[in-house]
Amino acid sequence: MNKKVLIIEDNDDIRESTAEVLDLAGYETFTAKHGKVGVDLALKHLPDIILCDIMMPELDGYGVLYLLNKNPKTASIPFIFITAKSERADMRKGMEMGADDYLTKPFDDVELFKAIESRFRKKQQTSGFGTNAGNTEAVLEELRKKGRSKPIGNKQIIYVEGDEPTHLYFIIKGQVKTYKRFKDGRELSSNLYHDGDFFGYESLCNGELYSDNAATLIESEIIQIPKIDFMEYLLNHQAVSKTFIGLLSGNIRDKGKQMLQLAYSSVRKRVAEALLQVATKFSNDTSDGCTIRISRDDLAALVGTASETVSRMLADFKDEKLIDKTGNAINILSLERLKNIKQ
Amino acid sequence: MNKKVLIIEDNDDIRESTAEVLDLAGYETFTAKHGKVGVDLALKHLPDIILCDIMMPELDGYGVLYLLNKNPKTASIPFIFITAKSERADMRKGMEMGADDYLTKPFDDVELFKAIESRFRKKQQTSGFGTNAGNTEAVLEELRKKGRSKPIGNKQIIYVEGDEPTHLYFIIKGQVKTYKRFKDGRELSSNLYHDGDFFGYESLCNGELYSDNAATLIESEIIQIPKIDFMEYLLNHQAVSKTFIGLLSGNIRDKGKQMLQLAYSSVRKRVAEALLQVATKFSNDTSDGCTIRISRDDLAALVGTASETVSRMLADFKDEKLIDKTGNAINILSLERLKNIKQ
DNA sequence: CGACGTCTTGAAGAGTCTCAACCATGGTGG
DNA sequence: CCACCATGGTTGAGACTCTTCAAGACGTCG
Repeated sequence: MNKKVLIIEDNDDIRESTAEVLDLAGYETFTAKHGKVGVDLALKHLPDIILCDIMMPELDGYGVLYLLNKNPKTASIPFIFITAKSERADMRKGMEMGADDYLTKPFDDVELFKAIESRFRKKQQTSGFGTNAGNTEAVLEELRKKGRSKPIGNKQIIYVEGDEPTHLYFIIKGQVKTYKRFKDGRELSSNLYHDGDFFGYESLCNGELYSDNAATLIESEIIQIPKIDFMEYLLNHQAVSKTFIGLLSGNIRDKGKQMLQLAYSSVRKRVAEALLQVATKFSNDTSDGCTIRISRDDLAALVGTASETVSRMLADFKDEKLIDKTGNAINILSLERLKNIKQ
Repeated sequence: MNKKVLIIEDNDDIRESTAEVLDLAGYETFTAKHGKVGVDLALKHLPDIILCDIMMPELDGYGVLYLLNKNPKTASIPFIFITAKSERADMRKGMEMGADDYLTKPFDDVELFKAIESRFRKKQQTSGFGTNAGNTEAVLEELRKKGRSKPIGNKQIIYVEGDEPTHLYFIIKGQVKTYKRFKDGRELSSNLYHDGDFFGYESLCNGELYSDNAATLIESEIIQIPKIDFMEYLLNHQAVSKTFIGLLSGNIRDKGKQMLQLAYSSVRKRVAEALLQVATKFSNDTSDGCTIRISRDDLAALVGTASETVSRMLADFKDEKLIDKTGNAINILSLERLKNIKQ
């Protein structure tokens, strides 16, 4: 898609020849004879850059810049003055009003191209589009630096339903579950988080009170990032909004899958699924078999059932040689076969 | 919090006096004697603005700008050249390299302040923070204009699981459900949408194939917005990312609530809840009672149960004078009492 | 060693699903 | 105009899963 350039200039010769040169260079040009038309065209076409003379009838360049800056739709369009006014004071006034460049006439074509392209580069890099390949991690790291690291003991509650969210959390090392509590006290875990995960962003994102609880499952080290810093980064850094939009939508996807299982899968299948989930998130060894340590209550909360039922299922699985039990540790003998449990 | 200004200038007098003036004005200043130190300080302190001389030993101003632009952390910091080089060619070179302003020495303090403040204003407005009060609706409207409106018949499928997402959808008028299909064919509705709702954004947001299906419940009019336009708006417009982050997190919240109910509430309670949901989303009359038309299958999908069970529950509700039935229309007699169903 | 918390096992019962038959409605074609 | 069928909705009975309550086993820690 060609970049759109709006040229606002009262001198017919300069306007037409500039437009012609830019057309040749592959830009799509719009031209305006004076400020009023220029502002209209800017609003209508939302060009990618605006070149504007200062001395014009009807509405001068300063006025154009002022009006465009006032409107949020046009405020971020790069704005270059092209003018015969080469006095220092004029240039300062233009820049102080928020122009991005100030090109004095007469200028040659190369100067013009370079000025335009330089502003495009600039815009692209501040909006972050395109150049954020390895950038994301750097920005997230920066965000994490805004917070303070804190060791948190086993089974400590980090936040509870109804609290006002004040922080975003990032797990350096450890395990955290988020869960909801049913009227009668039964719990349902919606998510497990571990090293390298952010959590607690959902309530921050929609500005309401927490709708779930979070607690550690083992001793952990967690960074608390103040809400204000998170919000600033979320809205002003592409990399951050992209990351969290990804996290949010991934979260929805997981919940959708879990809901379908809750509705129609047998407890047997759901227990198997929960074991797999815990194994992939919390296990250290990665061969086909692996060992996990989790209380029956936590497992039951994950499955959405009574802990007795979990016990029975684990006993069944043990009989079928899918798992082994030593103490409260569960040793999965074959992830593969566990995955293939039907019903 | 005071704004941080980094001054890179080899002339001791100018550097110190500039720093002094800015200190007085309430800025926090850092000074560097030449380019190398300047780049280090910039990376270390991430100042809010950088003032930089051009002619310096060790590393000149152009070099500083080049290095800072290469690093994503510093690329978006406003950069002003302050220099004795007043030649047109020098100024052009500076601006073409991506400087934000070019102040020639000698300059007076007012010029300096104005230059700095102008760049702060500029930064603030491009990052869009603050000025987006009534803006959101306008930007969303603009986004909707990118798509084409289409009438869609009753019970038409809009997308299915596994499809490649190509559009964002917006309902002008109508009713749409999204649902997942269990292995054996049973369905579970995750969401109901109606006039004024966007849907289908979740899969676009995380760039994977659809994980659910969408179908109309009545004849509807729906705008299809191409993915490419949505992505552009999502990443480049504050208002749009804010809106969809809100939608995504609201969605998570709803699903969390629904999951808890699926896990621990009785079918009776869930049917009541589903009726309420349908009533609030699709009903036209708004008194305490209202009428809804929905098939038993759709209701069953919403509850996550068999349609026979729904029938039985509705019969119970009718006996208890909570609802009335005429054909397949359900007439809710008291939303209030339906809400208060326990267990 | 006993006390406590956690886990396991047992038996009874409630709740929900499945299968099947039946009813109401509305549209279709002879 | 009416018999016919298709569809969606309702009702019944039995089966099955899972929960609940209760008691016992295990392991850990003072």
